Amino acid sequence: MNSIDETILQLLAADARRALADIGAHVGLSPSAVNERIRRLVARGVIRRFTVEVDPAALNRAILAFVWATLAETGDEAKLHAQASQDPRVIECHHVTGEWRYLLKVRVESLAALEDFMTELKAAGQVGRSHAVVAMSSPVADAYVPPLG
Amino acid sequence: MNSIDETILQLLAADARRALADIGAHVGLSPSAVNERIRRLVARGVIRRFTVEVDPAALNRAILAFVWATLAETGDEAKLHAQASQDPRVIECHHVTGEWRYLLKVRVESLAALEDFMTELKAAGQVGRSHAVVAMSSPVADAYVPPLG
DNA sequence: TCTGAAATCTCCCGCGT
DNA sequence: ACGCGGGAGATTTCAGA
Repeated sequence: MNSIDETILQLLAADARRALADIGAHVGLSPSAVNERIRRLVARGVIRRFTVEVDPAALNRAILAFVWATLAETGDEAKLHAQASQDPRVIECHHVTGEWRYLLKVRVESLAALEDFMTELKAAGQVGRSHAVVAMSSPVADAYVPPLG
Repeated sequence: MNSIDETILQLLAADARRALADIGAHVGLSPSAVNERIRRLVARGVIRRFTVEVDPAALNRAILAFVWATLAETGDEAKLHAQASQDPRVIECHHVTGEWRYLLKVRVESLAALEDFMTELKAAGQVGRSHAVVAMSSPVADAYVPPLG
């Protein structure tokens, strides 16, 4: 894991379809050497997957919201985790420090859909109190590049 | 933007290196037709980019935190945006509704580094009050697939 | 959107450092 | 361990319809 690997990661993060020869020209290696490094990065789990970044608006997910939640008195953490991971509206679910136990990042079509989500969340019985914060704009949407710093 | 495109997006999101012929077999199209659809998805901005998902721990970014902040009395929104977008520790920055004006998603090496970040954030002068919440675990780390629902 | 050919790329192997 | 070069095989990409 040296600076060559970091440069390769940056180049792939910016455009994962770059040719090995092209990457090699940037880092001073042959295509096969670059290929071997990428293979090892995948094998070690440094690269989790090759993927595409999709515009949420194109998928009818224009509304981004963060939902704070506490576990209900009778709530089951495992059930909440299962519920969150199966709900396509839940992009992230974190168990956090502080007054609120959980923070969920959700993407929905509209504010009405957010209301439905909140209602369903409570109805499922694992969550106690909850509270949604809506993102109006996102100056930094997703800093994808792993910078050298 | 029909169900074929959605299937293509799902397949690419799960593995962006899948061969066009392989995708074609799933959606009932020839490789060149799949290629043409992907090209259009990119041209329309539905696919923002082809990228890799990197393990934060491998990059010395084991700590994930959410930082809530208000704008300082004398704070400048544009300056805060610029600061956030240039700081490699800031993964996301959202302008949100509610008591707190901003929500930042931050990745740092350690809790000490988080403390440094908070100090620097305030020292820059754009932020008034701020408050960090640390993620202890993430039952749903990143739901990458755009599901049909 | 398909077929088919051409250009390009990836991937694997042996060899050298 | 790491990298290089060659070549086979697969893949993308372009034409024409």
